[in-house]
Amino acid sequence: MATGRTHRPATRSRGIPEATVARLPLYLRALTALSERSVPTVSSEELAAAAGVNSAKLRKDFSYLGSYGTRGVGYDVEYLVYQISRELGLTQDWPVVIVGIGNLGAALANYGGFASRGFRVAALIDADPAMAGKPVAGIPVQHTDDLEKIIEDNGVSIGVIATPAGAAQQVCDRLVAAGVTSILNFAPTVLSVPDGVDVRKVDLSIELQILAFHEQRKAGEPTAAAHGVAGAPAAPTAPAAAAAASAPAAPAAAAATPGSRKGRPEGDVPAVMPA
Amino acid sequence: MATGRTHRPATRSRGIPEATVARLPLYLRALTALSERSVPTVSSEELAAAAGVNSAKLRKDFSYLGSYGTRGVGYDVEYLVYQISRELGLTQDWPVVIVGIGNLGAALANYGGFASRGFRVAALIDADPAMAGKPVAGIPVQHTDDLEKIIEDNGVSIGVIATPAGAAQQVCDRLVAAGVTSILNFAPTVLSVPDGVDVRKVDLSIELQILAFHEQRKAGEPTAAAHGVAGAPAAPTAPAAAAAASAPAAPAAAAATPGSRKGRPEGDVPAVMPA
DNA sequence: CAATCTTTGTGCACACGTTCACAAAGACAT
DNA sequence: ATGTCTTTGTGAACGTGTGCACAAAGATTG
Repeated sequence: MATGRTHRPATRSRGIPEATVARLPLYLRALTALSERSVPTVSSEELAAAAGVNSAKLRKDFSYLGSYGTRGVGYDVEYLVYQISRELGLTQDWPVVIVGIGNLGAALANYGGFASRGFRVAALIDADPAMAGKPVAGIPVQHTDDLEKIIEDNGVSIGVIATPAGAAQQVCDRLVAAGVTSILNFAPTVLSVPDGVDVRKVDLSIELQILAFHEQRKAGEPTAAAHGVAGAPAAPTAPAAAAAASAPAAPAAAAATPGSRKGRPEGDVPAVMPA
Repeated sequence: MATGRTHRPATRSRGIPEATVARLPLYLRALTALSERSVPTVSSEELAAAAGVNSAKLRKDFSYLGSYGTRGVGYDVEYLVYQISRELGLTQDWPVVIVGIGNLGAALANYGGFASRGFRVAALIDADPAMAGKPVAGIPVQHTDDLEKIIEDNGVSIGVIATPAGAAQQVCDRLVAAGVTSILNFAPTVLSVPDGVDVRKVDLSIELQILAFHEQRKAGEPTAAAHGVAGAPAAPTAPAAAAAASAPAAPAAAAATPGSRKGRPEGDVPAVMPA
């Protein structure tokens, strides 16, 4: 089962650490801003502040690219912009297809930062025949039937999936079969891909849940209240006991809003049931 | 400079590792799917496959929550759904505001996975007076002027920023001042926040650039061609030399599309200039 | 040309995350 | 009840990422 390629074979040759690669775009953005203000050089300290990272980390990151700085001075902005762009492969043109032109897909198609910096929306694809031909962000939507042809004709190697979760795996399979080797997945599903295909996922729901975790922790710490078995149901130690009641837990009321910082009229919350 | 809280003070008490927290939503999703199919129990192996992770990792992750499994059998699905939900704070109701109702903001407001599982869109906020009152996803858009009042009245502690980059920091400051302590940022900027405020960022452009890096690497490895100083300009070792030409490098043509796997008519690519 | 000052590049130690591999727990059959 | 079989929970080894602290490089000044 080749699910998502977990283990990377330790980036070969002059491998740049994954964590560094993930930060390069951040540096590049900060550098581009400096470049536009015609700032000639920048120190690791300044650039690090602009990118929101530690300066030692930044210097180490750059050291993987080579020694592009000048001691006592800093880094040449323009030169560094070029080096990072080259390292990230942004001096090439990357045609991208977006599959699934719903609200999100349309938003992505319109997103400016998308088109800049080497990426070009080569095609918009949707399964709805009614969408076909309708222009979104100035680009006519094409039907899924032509997916393979579109990929090949445009030499697309990066695909963006913005379909509902149910369709994602199928779309993914077709993209991969047609030659796409990098996928940016916005659908809330785990995609299975063969070796050699990269998948990155963007999941709003997951991000929110992570925030909620920390938020709960923050709220629980000061008062040290919500620990232990907060009045909840479910047998203390025996998990199998849950089989008794088919509706196990969650209820106990999708209770009070946590951040009751400022006095808030109680009961005005529609209490949305989770799932 | 409190930029993004880099060092966490080592998650206190019975701290759950950050990496584990980030995976819990993934497990929860897989478990919910099983629950809907009325599957009573699941083994770490099966669940790991569904979530796209290593089974040992999953077991270790669960071990931080306590011992909820039964050896020789596996985990009780319903019970685990509840435990994870509780740990993530999803048994509470989290009102969320979305600021910036452009294409992306509207897409987020309409996003289904957003509303489910404890999160509730409490308000949509935009700076454009023309938007005020106009309903998006059934919720009337309110003006930025009322931001503080909206936050307080609804007890909002989680804010989503979907504004243009230029407005993001300002909006962030106001959200934080009004009491928001968790921010999900879609604007391509580094946000500065005081201690105690969590920021998570979702950046399409960065994700694409990371994919491009790997894509380039894939393309460069087989032929072992594009290494070294690929015909580029710029002085070999002296960075300062770049000061000579104000337009340093990038040119050399925003050249040929990389994935020329299948023979593709050359020159049909509009050659988008990066910056 | 020597002294001083700034800032890079990196060795080292430590923290965090991942994976292996296996003992122990429990289910289940006989 | 005893033995076998499955699957968890975790100790330990390893790999990756982070941050300190400092030597060495080069600019700059007198």
